[in-house]
Amino acid sequence: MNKDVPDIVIARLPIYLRTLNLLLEDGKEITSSQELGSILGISPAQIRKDLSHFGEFGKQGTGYNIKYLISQLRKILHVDREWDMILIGAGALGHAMAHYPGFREQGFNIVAVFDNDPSKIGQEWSNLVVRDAKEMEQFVAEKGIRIAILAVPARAAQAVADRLVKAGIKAILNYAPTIIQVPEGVIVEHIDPIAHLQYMTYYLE
Amino acid sequence: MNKDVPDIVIARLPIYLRTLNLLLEDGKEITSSQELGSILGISPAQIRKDLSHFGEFGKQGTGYNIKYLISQLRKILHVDREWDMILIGAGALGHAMAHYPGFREQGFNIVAVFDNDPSKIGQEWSNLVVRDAKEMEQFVAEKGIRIAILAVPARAAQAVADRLVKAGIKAILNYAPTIIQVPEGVIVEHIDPIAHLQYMTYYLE
DNA sequence: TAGATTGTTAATCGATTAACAATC
DNA sequence: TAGATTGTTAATCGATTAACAATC
Repeated sequence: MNKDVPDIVIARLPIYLRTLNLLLEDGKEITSSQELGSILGISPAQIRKDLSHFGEFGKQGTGYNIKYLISQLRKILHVDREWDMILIGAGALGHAMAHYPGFREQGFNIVAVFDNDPSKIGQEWSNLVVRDAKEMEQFVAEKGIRIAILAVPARAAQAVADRLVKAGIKAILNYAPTIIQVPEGVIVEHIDPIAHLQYMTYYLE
Repeated sequence: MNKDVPDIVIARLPIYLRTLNLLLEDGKEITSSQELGSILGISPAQIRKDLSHFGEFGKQGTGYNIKYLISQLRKILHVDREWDMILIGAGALGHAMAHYPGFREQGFNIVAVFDNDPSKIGQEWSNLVVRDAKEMEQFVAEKGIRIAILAVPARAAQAVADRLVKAGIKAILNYAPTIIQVPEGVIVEHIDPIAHLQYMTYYLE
């Protein structure tokens, strides 16, 4: 497959996709690398180069048909389908995520929530019930879930991640404020607001 | 100042800092670029190179004193002090962040929450009261706040950002699922879980 | 046709890594 | 001293950009 496309290019595709969706909502039908670039603060050449890794999506003299490019990017990113995810951790953050409509709107469905706190297990969250974390492995295996969102305390994160990987999870969106180690073939993306804040304070003052 | 240090180097410093804090909690006193690198999946040479932009923090033959390096990184990133922040948006996500102890633990204090929904204004959230968004500008100006967390719906984000910038905000942590434009001298960092998920699904299957 | 914009090549720029003298 | 690891230089690697033929 396209295993030779740099990670950094892949990381920009979702940004392009989001911007294209924005333009579409504004009623536009056609855009250009120039327009996309100026919205994103990226050079037009880079956008064309990035897209050229996957094919030819534009028309000389015209630009890109927004709907068509969206559909192609969705295919490339494998989001031309729905993905089921589980959420581990029924704290305040887990609660916010379970109720955030944005995941579902983008085809990412949280289909189960797990926690090990007896006072949380059994709680009903809109269309979900908080389940006992003991049932996690069986659920993942039975339903063939490959994506997990980790919203547990830092000290629990590695142990939970180990269990998830063993059960068959291949992608972890980690909200726990700690680094987790996973074997080859499993991807972790870390949501780290503190790191972003510290990056910004470097430039303040 | 160190305006010649690449952004990408600055972005790694918070990761180093987090890892060093982890090692310190484990009771370690000394580490090496080798050890840090293997934890983070980064080459030891890169870690030494990154640090060398700011000075000499290690000892040949020994490595780095963890406490000392932490204190130096905190100075470099300007987190050897506390920062007051405001939070805009009192929805589920805002609620979760206002109650997340991690910000305060790292010296980032949410000192006020704003919303424009009358049913939310006046709500008491632990030690905070949800305020009317109309008071936002005055609060920022009076208290000299420079950092804002944006947790409002996508359609409101740009307008709120414009108001924040006008009032004096210099750094925005944007949780709204949209791109916001700010003038030179203002920094935006975007928390974008959907982008992370789409990045990961590229590699799935 | 004239104007615009793509896709791509080659040049440039910048970041990462290898290697090693210095030295603890 | 012998072993280890830093800080730094130079080489390598890879990503970005400029430029332009192709063509809509």
